[in-house]
Amino acid sequence: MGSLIPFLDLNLLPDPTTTINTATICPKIEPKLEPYDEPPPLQPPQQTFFPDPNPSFFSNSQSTPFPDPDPNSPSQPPELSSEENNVYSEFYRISELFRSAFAKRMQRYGDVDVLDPDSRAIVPVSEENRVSTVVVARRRSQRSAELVRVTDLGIEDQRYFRDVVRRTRMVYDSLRIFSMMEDDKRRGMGISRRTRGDLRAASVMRDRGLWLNRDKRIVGSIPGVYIGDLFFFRMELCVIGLHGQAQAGIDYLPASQSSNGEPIATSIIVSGGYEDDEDAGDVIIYTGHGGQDKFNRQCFHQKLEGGNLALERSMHYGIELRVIRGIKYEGSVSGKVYVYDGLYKILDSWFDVGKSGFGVYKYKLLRIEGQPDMGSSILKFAANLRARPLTARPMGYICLDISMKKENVPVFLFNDIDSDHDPMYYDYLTRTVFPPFAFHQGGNGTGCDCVSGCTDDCLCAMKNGGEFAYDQNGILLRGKPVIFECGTFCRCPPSCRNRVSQKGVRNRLEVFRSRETGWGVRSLDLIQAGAFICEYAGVVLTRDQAAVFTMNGDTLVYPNRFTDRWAEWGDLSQIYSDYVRPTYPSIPPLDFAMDVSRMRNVACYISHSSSPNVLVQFVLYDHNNLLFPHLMLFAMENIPPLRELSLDYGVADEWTGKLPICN
DNA sequence: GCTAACTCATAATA
DNA sequence: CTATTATGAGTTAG
Repeated sequence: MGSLIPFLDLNLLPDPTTTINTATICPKIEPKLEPYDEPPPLQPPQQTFFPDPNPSFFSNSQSTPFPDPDPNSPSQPPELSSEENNVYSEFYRISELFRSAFAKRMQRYGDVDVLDPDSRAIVPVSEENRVSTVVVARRRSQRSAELVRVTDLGIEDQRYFRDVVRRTRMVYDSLRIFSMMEDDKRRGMGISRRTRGDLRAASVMRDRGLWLNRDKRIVGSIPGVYIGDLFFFRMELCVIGLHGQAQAGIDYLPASQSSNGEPIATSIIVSGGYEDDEDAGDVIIYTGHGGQDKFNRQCFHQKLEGGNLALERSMHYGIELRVIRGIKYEGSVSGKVYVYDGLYKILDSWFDVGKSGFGVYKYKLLRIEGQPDMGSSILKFAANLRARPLTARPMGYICLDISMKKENVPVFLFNDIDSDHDPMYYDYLTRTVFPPFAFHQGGNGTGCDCVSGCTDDCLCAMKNGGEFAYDQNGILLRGKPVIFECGTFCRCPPSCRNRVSQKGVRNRLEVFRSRETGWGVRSLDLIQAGAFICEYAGVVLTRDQAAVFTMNGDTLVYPNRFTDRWAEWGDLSQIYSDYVRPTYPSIPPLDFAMDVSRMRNVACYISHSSSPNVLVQFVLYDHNNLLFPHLMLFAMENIPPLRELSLDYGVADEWTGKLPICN
């Protein structure tokens, strides 16, 4: 069971500038009995911002706008330009600001009866607490001022939160895509501009209280969000609670809501919008916000307020910060991808003159050690790997295409653990082999006549219940019991949007040796949520044939054992109370097995997980026999390059190898 | 490359 | 003290 550590009071946090003992942290004060004349035990930080020239705060570079006083003529203040004068007066203003914040803190101090040192202890999360952390019932509720840190999540908790996050993101994506498709439909009827699906989806979800992590402000990592997770829209970060600011790069608990009157930063986005940022991965020189005009030019001095002050305070207290990077990415819907890169600490901050000659606040951030590799560096590494696999990883590649050019893209085989080459010794099968009689049953020959491309009311749309299963980009909109793609019996061109899975693998996949799972599969490309990955291919056996094979100890896969994860995809029951999961086109229980003992494809090496990132969707295209659908695999979330793919094979939690395969 | 249209959270004001 | 308004922080899609 995980824990929420309340940041009950920032006053309880170690102050790096004072000696810490319980007495100073938690003085017992009875304000009504004793006049409050003694100086409060907490001192203002030695490291004040200004105007004291503190070397750690003011850059020691020569570019500081504050020329050192000339030692030879100490009585002569240096000549200041009007610009420098402005900076000075700004500093005095901020100085006042901090002084008043500090005074407020001292005032509050008098109100505190007894600060219980035990209140810093780990508080177990009750079921009630856990739900309230994630699911916010109140509509349009404001963000909470309660600062907490979530620690010690057990496996069960992690899985729970992961599922909540994935479900939320799935709803977000569904709403976004449906919203855009609605606009496209209306576009023919005079509406020219599309409303922004990313904003619409967020707004609908906010109205229904589906935004996560609003009733607590989480410092540190967000439950259910892993390092390396990818997002295509800024609003999605808000919906998850990873970063609560629609536009600003610094998210923070404002001073007005903080327990000690000082603001605390919780997350930042490094998206390259500031010319003075220097991003070296583990170390970032981050520029505060402000000072820019509409065209992103620095044109006046930044102020030490809002997020900038919060970063400084976070540094002072040594509080960690979530870092999200916004990276240009071809092939993303928005041309950009946001990567969660983990937690950083702020080591230093100073005022500097930026490239355009205006004052900027700078913060030196260092990534906390012991975290998984950064998502952004994995993205870079994967790009190298795609371009020159043997240069990027000289050791470990056994085969550069186990499909022997049968797939559209090569399927790599990688093993840097032992000498096992097993996957090379199977014939590669790109598609499932059905028995000939499967093609002669089940209403063959029904296809559409859409020579110039399928329309929303064509026969094949009707076969799917009046709608196509994919959007224009080939993204699965909603899981169904079975999908009829256009196929052999249709007159539509190969470019028809209802032909997605039959076109085969588009991502460069890699079978790799893993200590945990034996063999596993990962992609060198980012796989967008809802995208087709590959077929689960094998040689189909009827029940009788399978019985014989089982006796021979051969390896069989039973398609009916896969969990109905398709039903989760596009499930909008949280939005519409009358939502029902699709039951059409219906499909009878599957009564066949697949032999993968001699011929198989890459899917066979995908590992099991009860919290998977890949789902099975049944699809028909080369025959209409409902008894023998193809098993097509689609991404259930944005899968970062090099992250292992996993399927819910539908057997109990414990790890027993490739689960649906029985010997 | 440019521009319209939009967002949230917080501070300030009524 | 609460409700409203103002401000400022960038992204997305055409």
